[in-house]
Amino acid sequence: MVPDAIPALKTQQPGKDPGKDPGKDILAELPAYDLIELFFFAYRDFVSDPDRILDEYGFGRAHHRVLHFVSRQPGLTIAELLDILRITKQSLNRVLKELLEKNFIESRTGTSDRRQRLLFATAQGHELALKLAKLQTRRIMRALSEMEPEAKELVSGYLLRLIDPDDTAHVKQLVFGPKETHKET
Amino acid sequence: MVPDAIPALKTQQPGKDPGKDPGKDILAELPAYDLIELFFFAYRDFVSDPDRILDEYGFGRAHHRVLHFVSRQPGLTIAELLDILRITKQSLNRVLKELLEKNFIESRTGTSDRRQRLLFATAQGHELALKLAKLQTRRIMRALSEMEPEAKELVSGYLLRLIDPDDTAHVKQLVFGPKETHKET
DNA sequence: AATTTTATGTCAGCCTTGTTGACATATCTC
DNA sequence: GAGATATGTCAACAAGGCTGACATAAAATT
Repeated sequence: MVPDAIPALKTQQPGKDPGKDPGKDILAELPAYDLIELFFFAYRDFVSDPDRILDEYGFGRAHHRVLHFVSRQPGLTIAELLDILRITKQSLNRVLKELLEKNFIESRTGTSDRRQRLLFATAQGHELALKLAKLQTRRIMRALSEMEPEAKELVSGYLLRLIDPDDTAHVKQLVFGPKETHKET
Repeated sequence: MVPDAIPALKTQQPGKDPGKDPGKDILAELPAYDLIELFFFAYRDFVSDPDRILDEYGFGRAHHRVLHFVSRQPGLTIAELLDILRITKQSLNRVLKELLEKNFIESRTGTSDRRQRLLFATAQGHELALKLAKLQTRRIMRALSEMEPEAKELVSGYLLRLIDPDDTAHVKQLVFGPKETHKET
């Protein structure tokens, strides 16, 4: 039913490429359709899990992201959160305000710098964050359980390398903790 | 600066869990924070690449997804596209209409079933789709190049297993082609 | 042949979550 | 004290989801 075409090739080298250099160069340029599409489908399903639960609380995905990182990093500041999420403070403020009002997050004035707001998840906030994390963990574990033990290290190494090089150090610190240097396989 | 807390544990077993069963059960329930967060960061950067180019054409990510799958699967029907993207026909129609008007996609009446619309990328459409796919491929290849040769197979196996089990067969067919059965590592 | 189902299109309105720009306040730094 | 910084807030807008209702052509069923 669905034609099994490879339009990329048809469009790319439809007569002859004036650049020449066949072989490995062409391979390097051949789109990795499989990984591109699998990434799309996997992410689609991965983020869909929490949606139903979030709905019950009147929250959306934006709330989830904020709650997750605050729960994981108690004392996170607004600036750090903005840097992680890469959204504007106005966007953040909208969802953050709701999380504060509904008592899932609380904000305390910074001690060393009283301009800062330090964000903490409340008991209720931690509970919801954990519930959602567990849901996603179940999916991850299902996938990993069918694979070699080294799979986890390999996958996390891959995902880390997919990130913008300027950001890997920052992400590494956020994900694995500030202390460890962490070496990859 | 950032506390290295593990709120999950604090919140989960803060006194004693009446459920009991310590040991491996707790391990199974421990959230895979690293993979959850790396997935978020990696996807964030992965989809950001095409954004600048899409901007030049007045398109967004929604257009990208539609164009990508139509380009990959010439003759795709509306129904199949809706099933892939998991959005409503109204949402699809909005972006599809623009892709048709700007001549990146064309629609032909189905031959066997004249109710259907078969979608095809135009030359211009293929060109843009390929440009975007190459951009994402570059990122993927950069990551893979630093890893073992088996990494690609392992990663695609992982992503495939992350997908809803009911969908894996369908996705496999879409991604790897209808003929092959494809066995994983 | 008449009826029902299916594939698609379209109008109208709403929600979430992103954006920009402007401006206010408290606090820190120099 | 002046300027920079961290945050908050108002207003308006855009993209891209959603629901519900209704229309049409073609296929399928009875």
